[in-house]
Amino acid sequence: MNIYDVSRQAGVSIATVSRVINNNTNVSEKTRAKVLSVIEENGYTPNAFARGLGLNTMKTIGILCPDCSDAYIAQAVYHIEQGLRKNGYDCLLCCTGFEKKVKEKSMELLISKRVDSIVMVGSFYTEDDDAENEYIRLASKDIPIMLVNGKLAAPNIYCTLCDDSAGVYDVTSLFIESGHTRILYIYDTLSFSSSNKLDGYRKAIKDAGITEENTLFIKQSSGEKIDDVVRALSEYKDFEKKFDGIIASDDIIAIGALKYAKKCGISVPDQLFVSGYNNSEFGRCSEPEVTTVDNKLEAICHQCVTTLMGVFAGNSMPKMTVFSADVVPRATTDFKERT
Amino acid sequence: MNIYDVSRQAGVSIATVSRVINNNTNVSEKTRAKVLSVIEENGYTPNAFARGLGLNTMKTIGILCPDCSDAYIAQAVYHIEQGLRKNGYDCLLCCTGFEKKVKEKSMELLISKRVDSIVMVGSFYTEDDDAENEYIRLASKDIPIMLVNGKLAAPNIYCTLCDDSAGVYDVTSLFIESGHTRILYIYDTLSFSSSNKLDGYRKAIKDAGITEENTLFIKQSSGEKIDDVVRALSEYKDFEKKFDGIIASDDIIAIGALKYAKKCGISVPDQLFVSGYNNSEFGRCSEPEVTTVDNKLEAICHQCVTTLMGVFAGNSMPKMTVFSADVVPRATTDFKERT
DNA sequence: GGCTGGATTGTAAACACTTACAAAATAAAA
DNA sequence: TTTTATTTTGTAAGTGTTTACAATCCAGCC
Repeated sequence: MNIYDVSRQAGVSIATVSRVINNNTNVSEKTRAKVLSVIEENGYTPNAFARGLGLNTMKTIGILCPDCSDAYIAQAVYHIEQGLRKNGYDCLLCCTGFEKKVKEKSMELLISKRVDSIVMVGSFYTEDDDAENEYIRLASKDIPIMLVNGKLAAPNIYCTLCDDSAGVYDVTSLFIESGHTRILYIYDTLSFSSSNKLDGYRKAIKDAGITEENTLFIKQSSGEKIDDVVRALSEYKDFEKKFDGIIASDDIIAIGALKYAKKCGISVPDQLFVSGYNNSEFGRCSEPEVTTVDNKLEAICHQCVTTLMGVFAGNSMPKMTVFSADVVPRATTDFKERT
Repeated sequence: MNIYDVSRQAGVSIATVSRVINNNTNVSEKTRAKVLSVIEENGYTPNAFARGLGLNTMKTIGILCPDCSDAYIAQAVYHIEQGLRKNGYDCLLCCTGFEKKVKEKSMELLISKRVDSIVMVGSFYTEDDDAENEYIRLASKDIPIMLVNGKLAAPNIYCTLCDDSAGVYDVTSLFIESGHTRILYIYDTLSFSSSNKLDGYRKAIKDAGITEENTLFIKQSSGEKIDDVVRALSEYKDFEKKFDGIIASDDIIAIGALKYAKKCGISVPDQLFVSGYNNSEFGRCSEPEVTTVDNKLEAICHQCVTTLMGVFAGNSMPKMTVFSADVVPRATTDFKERT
């Protein structure tokens, strides 16, 4: 059943049917009713491909992310999907992992499917290496590219993010102000804006006049991140003498640190402060519950959608919108009140 | 740039260009190379809409789920997306919540976008009410419908699921065999196959000759599920006298129960056994770690994709594939060895 | 009734592909 | 060399919309 069948049955031309479908006003009430009833009776649905051909858009946005099973990314995807749907757009989801080739291929694929924009969730590109990002710039020639929690300056790229550097800086400073100065920063690849966070930690350490920085990179090996963290930490000799604080780049890593502390009989927060990042549900599962940083994910996603809709409407939109992160103190730390 | 431009530049007909694009074998190597180089030079991408029109497919599958930010659903979506992508299909993601109208609308929308199939993740339809499911049956007239963890018998509907009823039955039986007989079953709407699980609990209780069943339904109010559970439990007077076991329909609920026990000074597992469901990362965050049930999510998703590809290939495929659940004993229970 | 202008409707040309079928070129066989 | 078979290429007809432009209708006015 196509538009011709409908037009025949309704005794009108296909143009009229098209107008009815698209809620065009220039149709008499009588005709509209007649056409609508024929459509209803036959359960006719306009062919989206043909429509896409004619309009050169199918109102679809591509979402590119490394791994939508990651709790934090899943949240982001959800908020973006909901926001876009409210505006009449659908989402083509693409999980790419971290391999550059896959990322590039997926990007091409989305563009060949003629999405109206691509939202990249998570700054899963090498932020410093401009050559590495060439494929994103290339894509932005065709359509606007939205970066959720990513930063990249280019003509048709819009960034919405949280100042994670300041977030980590703040929580690190709170550690230091409370007298904890032997702080280990633990991070991995998947965590958002890894390098920004690391910078925040380093800056806080430096500003406090501490000379030694301690960082630990977790590479995923077992598929069980918590175990990976415990394993990595157990390679330190005299851990409790060496450190009195752990700052993790996400909540799960903090949980791993907590497990390790428990195993060693190190008391948290008495002997060791621990903090996570993301304000995720994971941080609420442990005992004590994990001090974390709220990075305004929902607000970011909301803003990202708003910006995109503005771009579509032809408005001039901000190239970069930055939210600030809030420390959420919980039981794995015992911060001194600031004076 | 379209296929005509390419054909002109390459000095061949559009049919030949089309053949090259589609890897059709009936093209001489010389011609193929020529066309390919023109395509490469100009960065030509075939228009997916026109292609869709001609082929009546765009190799896109709709994924319908209540909420992809839910950790468990996110995992399912991930595995399905990866599986489909391997087979050359893309995913249109639709989070509908639980409102029937939204579900129906989303279904229509996906069908109007001419997806080749719809994968429904989570049995988020009223399993018992056939009228309620009419819209799924209707959709299955157009395209095959895949149910991940859902059961619905109809001509073009394929189900892949885990026997969650048996899973809950097994864990409940283990509680009983270990001498815990005053068991509270806690569940909510979002948990998969709620009613099946409930049946499993009831059957185990009954089979053990216990007359009293205790169930607690958590309705989401605060957005913080853990708090909701703690709140709901705190309404019991003399909780520790009343119950010596809690079986939760997912791991997060079990975490909530654990929090409540801690608050009341009830020792787990000495005074109270607790178990969750899903074998999710949440269960590993708490101390003690939560006994759970592995419901083979990855295997289910993998099988679902395999079945769908079989259907597309025109093979005769099983209408229902059932996996069995495994109890994963951890520190919130101390099961007696079975003899 | 004839005329005018606005509302309504129809015609036909895009849009960019795929593919059946016809035609041409080439290779193999006689 | 001619004939036949096979490979390669081209033509043209679909695929189902949208929309600019043309045509028609009709109420209101003279």
